[in-house]
Amino acid sequence: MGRGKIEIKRIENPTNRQVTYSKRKNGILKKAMELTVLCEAKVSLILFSSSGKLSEYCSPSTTLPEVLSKYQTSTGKRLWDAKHELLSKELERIKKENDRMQIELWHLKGEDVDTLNHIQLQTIEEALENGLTKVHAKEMEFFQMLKKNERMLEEENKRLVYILQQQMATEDNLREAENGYGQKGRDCNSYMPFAFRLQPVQPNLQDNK
Amino acid sequence: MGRGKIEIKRIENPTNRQVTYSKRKNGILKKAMELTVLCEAKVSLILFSSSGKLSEYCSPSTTLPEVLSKYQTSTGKRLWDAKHELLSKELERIKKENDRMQIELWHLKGEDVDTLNHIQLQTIEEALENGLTKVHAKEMEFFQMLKKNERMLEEENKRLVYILQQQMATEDNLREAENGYGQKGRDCNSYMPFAFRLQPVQPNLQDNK
DNA sequence: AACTATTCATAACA
DNA sequence: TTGTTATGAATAGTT
Repeated sequence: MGRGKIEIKRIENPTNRQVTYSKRKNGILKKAMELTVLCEAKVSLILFSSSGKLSEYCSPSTTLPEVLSKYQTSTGKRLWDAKHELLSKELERIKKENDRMQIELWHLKGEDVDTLNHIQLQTIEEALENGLTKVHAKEMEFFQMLKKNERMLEEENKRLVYILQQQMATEDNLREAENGYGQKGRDCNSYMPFAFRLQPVQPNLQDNK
Repeated sequence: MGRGKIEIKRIENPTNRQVTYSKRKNGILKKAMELTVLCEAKVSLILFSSSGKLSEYCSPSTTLPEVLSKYQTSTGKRLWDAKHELLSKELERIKKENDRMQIELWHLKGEDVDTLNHIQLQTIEEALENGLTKVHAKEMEFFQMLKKNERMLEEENKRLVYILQQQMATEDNLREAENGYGQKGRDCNSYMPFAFRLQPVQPNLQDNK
């Protein structure tokens, strides 16, 4: 179809080849479109020129992913499933792990225990008692820490009160020496609130809410 | 190109449409092949007839996955990554769920409790005690079932012993009547092992290992 | 599925 | 590239 018949083999002249590609590309794209319209076909056509330039046609009634999906189901061939399958397997594995843990959690919470036999029940009981022991130990630790903190605060208080008393005594002595008159025996309790305002230095107890 | 010009619009006559599809399908496949050979192009052509039948052509110098891969890099479009991404998201979600449960399990087992504050510890303690209560209740159920079973067996035993004694008495009486001589007062304990060999009918206790 | 009158696509050329 | 055109190919209607 042209000024002369041509053999279907690689066109050696690059310019000529490029021209022929351009023309025939338009031709095949048009044919694809016509087939789509005339026959209600779904067509996906992807072209790469020898220089790597992309051209494509896809029937407007569909999309490339849809065509590929149908292609896979029709042929049974795998297109992109290598990665996909890996992910699927991983998902499956983790779902099973999830179910296992969910059941274990239920059992530890005493739910859904009707399906268990007495040996399984005992295992769970042991786990619970073990957990309880450890939690109690931790709580005891907390308790002792609080006690220790309290003792430290009490001692700090005593020390502060002592320092205050010393300071007040010195002050009184000074005033007495200056003007021979002072408020001797002033109540040191007026200073106490300040002493109590000191915060316990234990951020862990408040912050980790 | 035919006996008359046709408008490029859907062919209403289904038979005609099918025939045209068949003819033009061959045409476009040939064109695809020629383009490949003449111009060193890479071509992927996928066709679905209106009845869903698949035809395809792919340049022998490449494969469909390769073409699709090049297509993706050329266009930046996602082909199968939509599904891929969905799977990834799902995987992510379930992994998080997994981690959450893993930590909860650890805590219930009294492991990794150092990071917890006293409020969290108390929550776990309550859960453990609650679980223990429920497990104990279930164990009590088991225990009572065993007791009940034991009682039933004992009663069955008594009944069997009674029946045995009755039978032996009858036998003795018969022999006495037959030959005026018999082993009166024979020890019925020689029959006991047989009575005890009866199995308790409680499959649940043994089977659910 | 084959035929064939036509239209269409395009190879060579500009 | 794009346009022109002579020619071979594709195919619509028909058998």
